[in-house]
Amino acid sequence: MKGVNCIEPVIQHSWDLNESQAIVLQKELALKVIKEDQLKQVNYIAGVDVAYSKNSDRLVAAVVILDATTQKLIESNVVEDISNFPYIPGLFSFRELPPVIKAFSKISITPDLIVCDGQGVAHPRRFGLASHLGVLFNTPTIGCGKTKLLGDYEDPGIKRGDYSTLLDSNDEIGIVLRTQNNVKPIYVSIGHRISLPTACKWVLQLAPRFRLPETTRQADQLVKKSLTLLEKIKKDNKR
DNA sequence: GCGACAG
DNA sequence: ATCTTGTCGC
Repeated sequence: MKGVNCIEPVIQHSWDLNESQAIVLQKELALKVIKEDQLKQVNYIAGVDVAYSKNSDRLVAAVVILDATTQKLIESNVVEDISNFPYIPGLFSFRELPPVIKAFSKISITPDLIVCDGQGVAHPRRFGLASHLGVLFNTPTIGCGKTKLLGDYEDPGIKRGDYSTLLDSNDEIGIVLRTQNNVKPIYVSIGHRISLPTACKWVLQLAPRFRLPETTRQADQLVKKSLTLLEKIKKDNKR
């Protein structure tokens, strides 16, 4: 869908790939990742989430746009789709990004920052979902994982704001960040066009009361609601 | 060979 | 991710 302010990929590539082709593409696109701050003034922040139907291969993707200051929901879009790629650790973006890009196509506000549910450069080829989305949209992104994919770390302190570094051999690939006192930390990494300290600053700011940033929380609520509705409609159609 | 493995 | 079971808190 073409619109005045639609956010659309600046890079196009096929999604109909096998496992080894996808890995080749990741290595190629990983060269484009920028690990420095290139943010304009951050007025709008996007959050993204995907949920799956239990039986079939159906999925629902949601994009939310929050006001960066008030953290209130400004705009959202939900799309239903079919998953064409299996879940393979390290190739997560090939499963989830096609519906996410579809969901973005009907969003009128161009976000200044996107917070992703998944890793950025904390990835075997330094190209997790957040980096992939960032490079395709040429937009600053933050990778925000609930569990780690790769790396070693010491447990951070138990207070909100405590952190430790996530290391892959000698590479600092991310930060293990405690967003709430005594709550399991989250794994923050550079997606694209942002530095690690700035990424952490935003994640902490976006998670004032909960473990995860407001962006992911709100997107999560939306997809679950839509999925429930979808299953109900499917059930009603059977009668 | 064995364990680890974003969602 | 989703499912399942149990527990706590509003």
